[in-house]
Amino acid sequence: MSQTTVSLVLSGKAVGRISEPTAEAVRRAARDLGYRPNAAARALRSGSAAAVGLVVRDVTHPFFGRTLRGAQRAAREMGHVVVLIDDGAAVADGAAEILREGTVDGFLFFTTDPPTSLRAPGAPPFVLIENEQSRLPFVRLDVEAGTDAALAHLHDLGHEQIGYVRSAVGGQTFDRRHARWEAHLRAHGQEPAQQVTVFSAFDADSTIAAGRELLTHPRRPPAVLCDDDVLASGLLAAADELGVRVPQEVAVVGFDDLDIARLTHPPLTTVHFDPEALGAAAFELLYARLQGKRPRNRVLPSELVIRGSTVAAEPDAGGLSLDAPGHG
Amino acid sequence: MSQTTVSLVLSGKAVGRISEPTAEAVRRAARDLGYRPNAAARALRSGSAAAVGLVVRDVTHPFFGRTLRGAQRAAREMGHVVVLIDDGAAVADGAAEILREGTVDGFLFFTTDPPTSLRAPGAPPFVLIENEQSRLPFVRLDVEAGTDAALAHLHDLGHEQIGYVRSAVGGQTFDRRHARWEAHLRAHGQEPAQQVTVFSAFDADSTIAAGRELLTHPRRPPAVLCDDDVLASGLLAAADELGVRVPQEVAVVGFDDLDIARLTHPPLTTVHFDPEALGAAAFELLYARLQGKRPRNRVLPSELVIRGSTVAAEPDAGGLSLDAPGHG
DNA sequence: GTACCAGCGTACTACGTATTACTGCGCAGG
DNA sequence: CCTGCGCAGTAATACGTAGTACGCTGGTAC
Repeated sequence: MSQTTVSLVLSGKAVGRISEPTAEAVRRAARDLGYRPNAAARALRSGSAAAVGLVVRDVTHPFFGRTLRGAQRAAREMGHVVVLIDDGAAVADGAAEILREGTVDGFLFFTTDPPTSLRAPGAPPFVLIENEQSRLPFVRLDVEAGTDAALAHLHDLGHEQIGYVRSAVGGQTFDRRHARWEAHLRAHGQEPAQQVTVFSAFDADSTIAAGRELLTHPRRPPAVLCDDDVLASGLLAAADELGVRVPQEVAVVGFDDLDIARLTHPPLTTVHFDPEALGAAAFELLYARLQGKRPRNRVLPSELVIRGSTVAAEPDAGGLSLDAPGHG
Repeated sequence: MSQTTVSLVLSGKAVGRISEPTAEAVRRAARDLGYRPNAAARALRSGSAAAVGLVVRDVTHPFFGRTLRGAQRAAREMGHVVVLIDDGAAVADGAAEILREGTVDGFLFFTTDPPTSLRAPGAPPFVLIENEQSRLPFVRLDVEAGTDAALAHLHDLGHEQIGYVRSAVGGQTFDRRHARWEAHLRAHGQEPAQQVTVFSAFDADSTIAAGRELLTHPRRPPAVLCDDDVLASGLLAAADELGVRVPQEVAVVGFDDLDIARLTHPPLTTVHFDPEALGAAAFELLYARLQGKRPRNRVLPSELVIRGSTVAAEPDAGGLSLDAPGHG
């Protein structure tokens, strides 16, 4: 039983080359001995590491974490492994180096700025997450539809002025959301520049400070769009502290439908996305490209979930039965 | 300039073997050409993949995410890479296989049950996080001191009965915490079995349901210890829904000092830990073991942070200035 | 009876690195 | 003038796999 025979059998290329009894013997021996082909040797010989890098701005944020999980599970199914790279500054260099070393076969970029070096000809395969670029492969959420649904909901409630807690961190997600907000206001005869807008990072201090700033503004709006649920939570915490009643005095909408959206006071109306699916789709796209295919980009759907931060609970409802899927 | 010469120079083993002019020429050429040694070949030859696996129960939980980040940064400093494995069921098999394939050199286990197969003789190097086992290397938090500080705080406030929202997921962290809670009660003439205790998973539905259960209990306790901030948030959300005032009617303490602890209503008194340091320490321990050393296990400190969920804010304080480091 | 072919395996090589053993050379000591 | 030794560098090898090309055997066609 030569080494070649073993390789052929175990890689499933034995058809018509190796007789079934021999193949079976090989398989049994491999099982009994607990044999696993060596990853390094395989990578060296085949030129593929069976690994992809995921570059993410901040693993700490639940949305990123869930995306990571989705990507990791999809990768595992295809026998691939996910290498995490979480580091604001050094991302560009780090990623490029790791790739040149052949540690990974390609990248998933969930950051605002993928290294421009990767756009050079002969660049390695990669997929952008929530970052649509002309002629580059990407996977993204249908932020536009989700934002429109949220704005329509606020409009239905009679709110004309709509304030905005924006992410201080840049990103296409936020830009696209902002564009829909502007469009909505203009379509209803409002001037976007007239609306109260504040910026915030994602840590607790920043979100609360931004919330205070917005709520104490002389032209405090009756409704506020927040770039995500974390920012919305900060706004709610600030409202609580300042004694501003939600939703009676201010209606609040977040995005992402994180767990935290159910835990706030009141529970948060938000736009639901599926980060696990986003991560999985991103891996699948990259995997297809590694196979030399040209898969189509993907846009994943959204759904508005209405809770207590926009619609007051019945005074004596005594329950938390506000959850209802909206139109999405 | 032979291949050997290049290898010697770039790996820093050129002293006394290669003349300085030659070495310098090699270094410059490497830089100009952007040469990076191939990871697979290096791994194959040296037997080390310069990669470690991190097995984590749930990347979605912020504490895990931050630990992951800490480990990843420490690994990067030593030129290592972190492979993420997040998968409840398949962890044991998956991890063992990946290791036998040589994809990683060792593991960091942040789970309740590391595969028992790894305890066999000839087992690969690994480090347990928050899971102390006799004769196995580990890194953990000083949960005991943190819990004692929290309990002392509640005692100082005059609370004798102390309810408990426990994690439905097992884990040594929670067991050790529970033991201190029992000890504290007994030391003050209370019977642990008499206390109201509920269990909860970490998703929003579970935490809120558990909170409701505890708060509607006929012998509702005046103070509650929660196994972490996420569970405490659910309790606060339930209190809010049921109109139970915190801290006047129920005082609440959480653990971990996650961002969410600043965002709840009221802000959460909690025990602060440093998950990034935990992750970094875990990697450092593993790295030392990979070098053949026998590093000492590490126990990282805790600190009680007192906020509004145990001590009411001044009625007209008008600010959020309650934060204060406690003893711990 | 020879030529050919299919069926089944196996020797050999390359992948890029780290390491070991070796070579060539100049110089000092005897 | 020969021996020996230290310096500078190189040839050769092994790591474990995937793939290619080859070899052997037995049967069939002419």
